[in-house]
Amino acid sequence: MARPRTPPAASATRDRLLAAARDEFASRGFDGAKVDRIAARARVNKAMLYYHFPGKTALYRTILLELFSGVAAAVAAVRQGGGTPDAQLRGFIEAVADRGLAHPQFPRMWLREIADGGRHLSPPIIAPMRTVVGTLAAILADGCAAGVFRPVNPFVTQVGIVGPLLFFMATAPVRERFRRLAPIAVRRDEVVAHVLAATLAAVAVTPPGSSGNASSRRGTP
Amino acid sequence: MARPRTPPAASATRDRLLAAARDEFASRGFDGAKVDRIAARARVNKAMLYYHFPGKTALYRTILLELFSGVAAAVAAVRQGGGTPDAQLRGFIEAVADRGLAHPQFPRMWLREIADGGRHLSPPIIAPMRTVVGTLAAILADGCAAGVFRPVNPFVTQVGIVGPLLFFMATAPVRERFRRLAPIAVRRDEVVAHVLAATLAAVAVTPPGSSGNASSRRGTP
DNA sequence: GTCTATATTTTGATAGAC
DNA sequence: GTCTATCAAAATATAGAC
Repeated sequence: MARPRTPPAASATRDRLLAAARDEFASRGFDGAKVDRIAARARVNKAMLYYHFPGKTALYRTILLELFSGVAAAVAAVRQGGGTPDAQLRGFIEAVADRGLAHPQFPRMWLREIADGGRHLSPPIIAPMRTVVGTLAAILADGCAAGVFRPVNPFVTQVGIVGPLLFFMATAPVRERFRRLAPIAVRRDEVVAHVLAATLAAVAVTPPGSSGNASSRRGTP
Repeated sequence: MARPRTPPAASATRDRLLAAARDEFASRGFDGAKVDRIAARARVNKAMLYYHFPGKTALYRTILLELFSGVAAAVAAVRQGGGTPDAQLRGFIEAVADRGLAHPQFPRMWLREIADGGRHLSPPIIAPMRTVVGTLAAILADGCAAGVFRPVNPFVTQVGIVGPLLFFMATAPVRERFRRLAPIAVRRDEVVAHVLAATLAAVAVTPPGSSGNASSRRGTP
């Protein structure tokens, strides 16, 4: 057989390019990222980037796909693992948090995609994103059927979970930068616990106002 | 007196430039935004942009400042208005939500600044940002002193409030775009109620696990 | 205050030698 | 597979007429 004209799907150079691109895209965004800088970070020639990838957009999409596929797989594993609805909810939250901490570029890229209105999204990337919401919806439905959760809007719940987690993880660099102005140390467990407690309370069958705070249901409707 | 060589602080042209820049920066980000496009959106000549503003960066900072000053003023007014800690917490949440809904560019710009690690921030912009966290911290301290809130990390609480709100408001364009894939309608009040309930539960003196969900405290520590 | 025309730099992408 | 050299387009900014 003749030598393939297409670049190999796996190689050390390609891996370094991907790693460099992850950093560059996460910290600068799609437009702010420069191919020259990506190549420089990867310590490869710029022409090599175009040998391994069709272009800047394709490189970006490759990274987005691997990122979202990772979370989708993680939360799907949680659901597959079974357990009570409460436990699965905790597992969902921890899965998102741990993926973000293991890949620090991920939260920033997710935030950017939101702000960009999904301009760089492609069908293969949208699929795992739907898996994430779908998995959470399934967990919530389970809890609802079991009588421990009340019927809630899955998207609102997802916003309540993913929003704080992304915000927390993405601000890690900012917090580090302005440490003198706001010397507040925040631990991962603290945030996860807060999100879990907040979500469980908002989802519980018991009305949120009846747990000790008598003045919760008042004011502007 | 001689005619001033500096451009006027207020003019219709300048206002149109600011409005156009808000849209462009919010939907494209700093690097993605193009001065030509801003000028075109404002229906003014590009040279006028450089007459009214020193450059792209100064224009961006002007908008960031007005944006964050707005939220800072809104939440400060809530605190100044007084009321029970619960009511002030609700007021804080509603203030952030309403600022974001009144100025749809704001949530996306905030998300971008987070992802950018505050690269475009300047001291005058950081001040109102600190006011926001400071106000929330004061509200929480009040509640703590009154015995209705337990001691919590103000930053974690802020993350739990602002995270979902920004996520929800910033995804409005995305939800519109992919309406067919995820036909989930979400109302502002629903999200505010969720965030309020979740926050109150996480902050209440009563432990979050004792409100009907017996299995909240279990699993990986 | 407003516009045209243009200078200058940056950047995504490629041709072609090795 | 890797590199040098380079193109063509785009983008920030300004000069100078009106």
